[in-house]
Amino acid sequence: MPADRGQAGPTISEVAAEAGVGRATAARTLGGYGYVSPELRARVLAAAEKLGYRANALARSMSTGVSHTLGVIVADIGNPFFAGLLRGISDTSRERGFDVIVLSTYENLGQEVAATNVLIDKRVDGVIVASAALDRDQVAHLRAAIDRGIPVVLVDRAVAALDLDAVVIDNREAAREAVEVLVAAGHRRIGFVWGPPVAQAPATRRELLAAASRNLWTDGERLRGYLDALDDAHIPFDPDLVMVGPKTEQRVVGEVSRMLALPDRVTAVFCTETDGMTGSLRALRKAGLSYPDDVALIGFDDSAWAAVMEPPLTMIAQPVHELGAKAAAVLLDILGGAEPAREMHTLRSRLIQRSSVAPPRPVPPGQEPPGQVPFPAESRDP
Amino acid sequence: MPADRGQAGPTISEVAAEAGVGRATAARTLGGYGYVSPELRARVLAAAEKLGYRANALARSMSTGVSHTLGVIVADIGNPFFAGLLRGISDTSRERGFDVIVLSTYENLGQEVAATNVLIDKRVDGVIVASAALDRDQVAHLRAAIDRGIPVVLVDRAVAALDLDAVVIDNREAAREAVEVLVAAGHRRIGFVWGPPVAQAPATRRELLAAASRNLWTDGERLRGYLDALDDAHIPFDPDLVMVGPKTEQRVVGEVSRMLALPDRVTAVFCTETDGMTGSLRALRKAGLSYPDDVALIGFDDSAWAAVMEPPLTMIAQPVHELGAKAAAVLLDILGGAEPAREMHTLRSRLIQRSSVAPPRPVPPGQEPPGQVPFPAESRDP
DNA sequence: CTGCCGCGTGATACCGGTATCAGGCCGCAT
DNA sequence: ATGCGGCCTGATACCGGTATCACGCGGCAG
Repeated sequence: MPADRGQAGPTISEVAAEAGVGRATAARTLGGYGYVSPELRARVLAAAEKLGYRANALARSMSTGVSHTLGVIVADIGNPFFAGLLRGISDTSRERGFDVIVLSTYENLGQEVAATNVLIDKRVDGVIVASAALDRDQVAHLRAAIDRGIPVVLVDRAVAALDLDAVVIDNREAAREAVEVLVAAGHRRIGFVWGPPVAQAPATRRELLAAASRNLWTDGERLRGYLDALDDAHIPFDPDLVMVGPKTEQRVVGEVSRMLALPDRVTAVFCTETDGMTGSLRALRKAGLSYPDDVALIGFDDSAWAAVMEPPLTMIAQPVHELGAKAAAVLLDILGGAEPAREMHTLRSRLIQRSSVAPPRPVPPGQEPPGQVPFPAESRDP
Repeated sequence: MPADRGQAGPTISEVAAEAGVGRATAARTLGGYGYVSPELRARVLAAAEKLGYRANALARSMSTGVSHTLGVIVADIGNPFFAGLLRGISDTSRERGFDVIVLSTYENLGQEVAATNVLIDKRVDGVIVASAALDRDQVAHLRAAIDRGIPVVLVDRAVAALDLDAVVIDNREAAREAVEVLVAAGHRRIGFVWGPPVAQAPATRRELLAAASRNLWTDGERLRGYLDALDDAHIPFDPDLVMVGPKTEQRVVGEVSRMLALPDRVTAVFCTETDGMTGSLRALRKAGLSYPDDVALIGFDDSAWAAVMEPPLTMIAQPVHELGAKAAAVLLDILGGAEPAREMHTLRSRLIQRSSVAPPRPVPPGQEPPGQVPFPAESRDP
C-alpha cells in the first residue's frame, strides 16, 4: 500500500509522459547514460525541471546494485576524536561522490553487530569501522559483511583476527615517546590511565602483555609503548600504577586518587584518552595537588581546551582528519577496483610539548610532604 | 549489470526454493505479515537460517514506501553539543525501531541543501534538522522535503519562516540569567562573544535587535537575553562589546583582545559557545590577565573540561540528550499518525555556578596598571 | 452427493529505476 | 528499386521485496 503517491514526487514515467517521450528516453537523459538527441534531451530536462523530479536513490540502487554510499561505524560520536575522523571521511567521500551513513555503537559490541546489519541491509558499497571487537570470535559480523562482497576498512583500531586494510596511528611509538619525556624529566613512578578494557587487572607484566597482545587494539598498543619506555629506562613494572577495566571518568578519579595515596605515590600520569585526562585532573584537585609540580601530566588527543588550561597541557595530537581521509581513500580505491592491500597504513602522531611536565619534586625519604598521603580536607571550593 | 550476484546474499526466492515453498509464503514468514502454517513457517525459517538470509531494506522500502529511517542534519558533528543531541536522537529512534542517517553541513547552507536532497533521494521517513537557514528565501530545500510528504522537525534552531515543530532551549532566558549573574557581581562592561553571523557589525542597539529578530536563531535569542539583562540593569548598550560575524576561534582572540584593550575595558565576558570560551581564554592569557579577578567569565555548553579548569568555569548546561530525545519523539509521533502541533517545545537549561565569576577589581581612577585601563562604565553614557 | 464456505498457499502485479534489445526510419550502395 | 546498415527510440525484463487475489482443497450443510 504505497500510502499516498503523488506526494512523494514525480517518477521518471511521469516525466516521460510530460515530455511526450518514452520512459527509457527520459531515463537515459536523467540517468546520464546512453544516447538521446539534443532535442528530446531538452524536452525531458524541461519536464523534469517543471515537475521537480528527483531520482529515487532506492530504486536506482536496486537496479544497479550500487548505492554510492559508505557506512561508517564508530565507537562514540561524542568523542571529538571520532568527530574529527568523521569529518575526514565525509570530506573525501563527498569529493568522490559518495554519501556517508554514520552509526555510533557507544563501545557496545552488540550495537556494533546491529549497526553492521543495518549497513548490510541498506546495501552500502563499503564500510569503515572502528571496531570494539577484540577476539577471533567477535568478528563474525564483519566477516559476514565481507562475505557478502562489502569491502571493510578498519580505522583507529586494527583487528588482528581480520586480514584487512587498517588505517591507524603509531600508538605504541606515540605512547613511548610521551612516557620517555616523563622519564627524561626524572619520573620513575608513572601512572597509566587507562588501559585495555579487560575484566580484571593483570597482576604481572607478563599477564598484562598477554592481554595487550590478544589484539592490536589501540589501548593495548599504547600500553606496550608505556612498557617499552619503562623497559628502556630499567624502571620496574608496578601493576598498582596501571588502570584497566571499564572506562568511565568516575573510575579514573578513584583509581588516580588511589595511585596518589600510595606510600610511594605516582609523580606523573600518562592518559590515553581525553576522559582519562579530565578524570586525572579531578583526582589531582581532590587531593589538593597541582600540576606540573606535584604531578606531571601527558595525555592523548589534543584539544582547544588542553591549550588554554593553566598551565597548558602537553598532549599527543592525532592526525584525525588525515586518518579519516586516508581510510575513505583506501576504501574508495577498493570500490574503484583496486586490489585490497590488506596492510596497516600507519600515520604519525605528534607530541605537543607545553607546560604540564616538570621534574618530580624531590622528596626526602621517610618524610613525604603533607598533602600527599592522607587527603587534607578540601580547602578549595567544589 | 548486477555485478556478481551470489555474493550479495540470498534473496527471498532462494530461501523459498530451499524451503520448497512459494515465494509469497517465504515472504510472509520472513516479513512477519499474513498467515503461514507453523510447519511451513519452520521450514522457511530453517532455510533462511541456513542460507544466512537478510532482507534487502532497499527493496522493502521500495515496495512499502517506508524506510524506517530518520535523517538528521546538524551543523557540525565535531561540536560536542550536536554529538550529545545525536545520541539523544539515536537512542529514542532505536527504541522505536528506526535507523538514523546523520549528515553534517559544517554551517554551510549549500551543504545543507545537498544533505536534504540526499535524504529525500534516500526516501527517509522524516527529517530532524538544526538549520543554518535564516531567511525566508533560504528554506526552499526544507519546504521541498515537506511538499514531498516528509515531516521535518527543527532542533536547536527554530526557523521563523517555517511553521514547524521545533525543539529548543530557552536561549534568551538562559543568556539573561547568565548576564544577570555578571551584573549582580557588579559588572557593567560585559562583552558578548559571539553573536549572529551577520555580515557587518550593527552600530546601534536598534540595528542589532533588527538583525536578531530576522529570525529565532539561537545566537539571536542569546543576544536578546544579553540585551534584556543590560536593560533591566539600565546598562547602556555598547556596540564595541559585541562580537558578530564569522565564527572562528581566531577571530574571538582578536575581538576579545580588542575589548580588553579598550580604554574602558571589558570586565566580564559572556560566551555563547565553547569555541568562544576557549578563544576568550586565549585572549586573556595573551593580555596577561586571569579570571575571575581580572575578567569574569560565563559560557554556554558545559563540558568535562570546564569543570576541571582552575578555577572551574561557571557554565550554562544544555539538556542535550533530552533535546535530541524530544525532537525524535515529536517526529516519531508525527510518523505514527499524530497531527503535527507546529509549536515550539522549549526545554530548560541550567546555569552551573562554579568559580569564574568575581566582582570587578576596584581600580583607583587615574592610576590603572598598564595594559588594562578600566574606567567606570558610566563615563561612557551619553 | 453436491454446493458452498473458508482457509492456506502460490501466482502475480506492483514500487521506480536500469539495461538490453528489437524495430522504425533514413541514407547510401548496388 | 531494393537491400542493408546504422542510429535513435521505446518496449520490456529485470532488481527483491510487498500485497492482492485466485485457486485448490477439505469440511460441513442441504
